[in-house]
Amino acid sequence: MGGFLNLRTRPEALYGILREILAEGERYGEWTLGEGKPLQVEFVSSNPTGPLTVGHGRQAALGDALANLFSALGWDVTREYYLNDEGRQIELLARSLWARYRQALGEDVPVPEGGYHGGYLVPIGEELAREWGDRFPEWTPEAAEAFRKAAVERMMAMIHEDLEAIGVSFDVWTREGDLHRRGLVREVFEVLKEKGAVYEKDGAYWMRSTEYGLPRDPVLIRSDGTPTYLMVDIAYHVDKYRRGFVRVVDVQGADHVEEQQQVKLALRILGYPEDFLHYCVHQFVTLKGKEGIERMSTRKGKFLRLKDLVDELGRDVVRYFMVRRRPEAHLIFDLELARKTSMENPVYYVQYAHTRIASIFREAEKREESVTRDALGVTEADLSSLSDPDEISLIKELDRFPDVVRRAAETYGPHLVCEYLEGISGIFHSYYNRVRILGQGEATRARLALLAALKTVLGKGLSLLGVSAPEVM
RNA sequence: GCGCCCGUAGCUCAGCAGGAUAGAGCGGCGGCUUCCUAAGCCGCAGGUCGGAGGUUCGAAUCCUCCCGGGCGUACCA
Repeated sequence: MGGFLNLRTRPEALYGILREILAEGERYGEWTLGEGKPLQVEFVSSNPTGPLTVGHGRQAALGDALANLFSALGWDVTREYYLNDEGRQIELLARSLWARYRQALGEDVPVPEGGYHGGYLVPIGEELAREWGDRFPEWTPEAAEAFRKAAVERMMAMIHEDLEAIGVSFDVWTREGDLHRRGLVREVFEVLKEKGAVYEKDGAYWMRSTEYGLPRDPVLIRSDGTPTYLMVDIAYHVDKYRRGFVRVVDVQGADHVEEQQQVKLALRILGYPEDFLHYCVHQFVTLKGKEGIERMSTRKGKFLRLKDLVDELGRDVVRYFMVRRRPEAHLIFDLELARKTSMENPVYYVQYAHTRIASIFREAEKREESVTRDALGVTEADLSSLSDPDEISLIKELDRFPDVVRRAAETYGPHLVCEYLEGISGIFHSYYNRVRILGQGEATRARLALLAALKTVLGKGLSLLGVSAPEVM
């Protein structure tokens, strides 16, 4: 509604905006909306069954950017990784590693059906063969325990390498085993049962989800008495609530949608606030390379390791590419393009804008022009010479920045920041080619003031995405 | 079958808290360098916004249905 207004923004108002931005400096774009309340972003949470893949890279980049954005909104953000180091998949991993170990000892033991076929277990198997010799000739409970421990340890080391490569770190690591030990899983199950949300069938306990409109009833406790992943996940979220988080954002892949609906329903039945748990669901990453488009699978060993991609393309490129698309849209990562024409990457386009401005300031100092980077000198400049259409657009765009930050956080869409940064970079590059900054007397002072603000916003925007803002390229 | 997501230029995608001639990058073609970094700029070509209805003064944007694609639909995690 409300027809459109064609208000001409008065120049004085624009100059006021610019002065405000310069005064706020690095803090420009930040809010106090979160009031310092605790918010958790849980992401990656990959099981320790292999190194992180390019797919996890999207989650790492996305989750970290969201965490940065919510910090900027004024929340007290905790980055958390949920570690599932128990259960059948880990059992399979241990068994697969044992097979590699036997193979290293010259025995023809195949990796089990549905096991982990990736080559990354081979060198570890060889290492264990050297270390342990023929100590585990058979798959016994002792062997299972030893190989489970060794496998998880090595996988975690690899995952840490991958995270370090992309530059993401976590504040809290929660292990599934901890939840069991504290009796939380059992306790939460009992409450669900008391609420009448559970029934028994075929020796297992099921949740009455269809009564609440969901497509099917899931098992919470198996007939052998062990809780399912879903049951543990529900308990985990109760735990998050008890730890005091006001809001939790889980970054997860599209294959978890049903799980998410079930967890949300369980929390609703348990009486937790509706707006406590949020999911940022993202679609998968497809690698488009010379071999065509490949579907990744850790189990089948068909994947590109995140660290390898980062080593090849650089952290900034990978991070930027991973958050540039809307999370809910499928991401096609064009390897060939990223490799051979990396100079034309949008991330360089934005970084180059930042670098160019840095360069202008270096040149200004060298020439000892009337203006230095001294903040006071800049803000006291007479801005009335800023009347070029690009100068006006830039100020108007800079004015939008805090809203972009807010919207990007609240809609879980860091790509909005990319779009914004590419937009202001474009205006700047065009402006730079047409208008001289230095050697223009009073106009130079005003233009440098504008560029100082632009540089701050470019730097801030990039840092929210976890991308560096270089002074020199 | 059911649930969620996607379908906009040759390719990859923005835009979708309804509003004026639908944008960017890549790819194609043609230009720009006495001077602040050419990792840049300017111009040209290229689109029935998957299709059909509906709501509205106004729809790429909201609603319904259909078509096409992805994911899920486990006593795996």
